[in-house]
Amino acid sequence: MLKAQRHSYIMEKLRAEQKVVTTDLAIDLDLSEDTVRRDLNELDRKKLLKKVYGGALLIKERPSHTYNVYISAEEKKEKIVKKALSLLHDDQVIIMSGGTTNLVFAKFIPEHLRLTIYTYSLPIAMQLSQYPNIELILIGGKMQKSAMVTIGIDVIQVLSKIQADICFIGASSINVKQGLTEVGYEVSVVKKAMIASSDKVVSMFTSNKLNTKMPHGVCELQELDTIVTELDPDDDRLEKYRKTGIKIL
Amino acid sequence: MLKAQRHSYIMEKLRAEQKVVTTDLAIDLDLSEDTVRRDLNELDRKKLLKKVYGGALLIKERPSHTYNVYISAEEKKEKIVKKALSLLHDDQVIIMSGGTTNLVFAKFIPEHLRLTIYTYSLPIAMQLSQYPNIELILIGGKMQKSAMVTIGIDVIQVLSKIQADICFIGASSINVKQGLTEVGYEVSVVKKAMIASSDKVVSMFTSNKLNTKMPHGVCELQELDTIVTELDPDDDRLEKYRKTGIKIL
DNA sequence: GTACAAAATGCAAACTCCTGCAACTTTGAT
DNA sequence: ATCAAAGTTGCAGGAGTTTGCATTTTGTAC
Repeated sequence: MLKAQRHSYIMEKLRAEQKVVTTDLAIDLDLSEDTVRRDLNELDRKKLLKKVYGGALLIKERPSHTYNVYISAEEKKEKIVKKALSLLHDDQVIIMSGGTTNLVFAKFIPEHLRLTIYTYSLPIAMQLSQYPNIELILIGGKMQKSAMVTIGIDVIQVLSKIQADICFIGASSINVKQGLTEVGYEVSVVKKAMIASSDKVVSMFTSNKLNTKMPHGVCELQELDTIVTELDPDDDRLEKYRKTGIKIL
Repeated sequence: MLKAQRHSYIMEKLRAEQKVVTTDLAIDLDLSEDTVRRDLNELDRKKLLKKVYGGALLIKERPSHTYNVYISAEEKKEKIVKKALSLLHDDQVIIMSGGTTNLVFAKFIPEHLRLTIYTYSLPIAMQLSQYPNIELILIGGKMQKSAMVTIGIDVIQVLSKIQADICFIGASSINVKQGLTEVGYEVSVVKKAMIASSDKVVSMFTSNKLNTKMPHGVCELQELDTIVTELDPDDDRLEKYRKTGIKIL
């Protein structure tokens, strides 16, 4: 049995029983007590448990500050973003809108890529902060608290001064006639500015957004270079979109 | 056998058995252990499995969408911020710097207060997004990833245009002679701008920051209106500071 | 304190891993 | 067809890791 497996076994037993005893573990795992002790010390050093005389105890969750973002239909979104990764390469300047699809995208960006990314979404900025090779610029402004994005004139102003290679834009709704449309007026304005500042426009969304409509227009379908959904590019549901000549991943 | 085939074989076996052992794979595939190791390292780099000593494990945890901020000495900081809450009242315009003390402060702001808050710290903005009565403006700029704050000229520019009633400023170091000092030059500049834009300046910090010094000056002690620590205001350790006439909570 | 279990330390044997290298294969260009 | 460049593989040797045992130290209970 691999050491890493033993560690999982120990942690699992610990979570189930709140404590583990060195001698019991030695029997369970058919190992010398010395090795078990070494394992426990190692886990203790990683602060995954608390070593005590005779065994180890479960560590109480740190009262640290955590932020959760709920992502619906995550598997579909993973499928989408994996396709979109092919659009990335070193030294691009990128603008990313908010939305959970873009958040999942941020998580899947390969660590080695050297990118400059502008975003006005807090969760995406949090995520991208973990990448050492990404130059990250957060666009400030008045917070729209529900969506965790900044909006308003400040955002537009910053966006108008950027010249990006590519922008990744979430979609509330899309259809062949009206193109991209948004629920909120202010978000629609910001997205227009994104598009104006980017050489290439990519929109990623799940197929349930297809053929729906919202009050505020963002752009015609023709203004998008590429759309990415979880569907196969040859799927019947995309036929109308294929006819417009737009690239589909 | 082609490398790609081996990789599928490894992944298949891994999915079936949760783990693979280097030596077994070498026999299975009739290859040297070195090559198997190279394969495993390659798959590890692609994040398809987790290489461990002796073999490799299945990756199961999907990337999480929770963001943690570890707060040290949280009880002390709670004590500090509870004292500082008395400085708040409806309709104030506030600037908050980054730092975990300010983050704890954000957590303890009473929900009913009607405030306008400017901040350039992501975790604080995340926290404050949960308050319906707070008008929140996030100041954008280049991200300093380690501290989760924005810095640079953009931040200074926005700050210079604000006229705030009060600012809450974290402290890396403070002493009677040099006043507030900072590790990073850029953060020190931002804090200067905060102070210039605020009628009243409050600094909150734990007592271990007292009588320490960092390379970059922020302001003289006299420019602060109030300091807040977890100590009793009459504590001996604050005597030198009391003599300067600064208000101590 | 004493007795005894548990833990830490030092050590050797076995095992695993990495690096550089040479032999070999594949790819693509001429 | 020929050749160079790039990629792949196995091997040798050295470095690093893991494990159980013997020995010493520490902790707990009485």
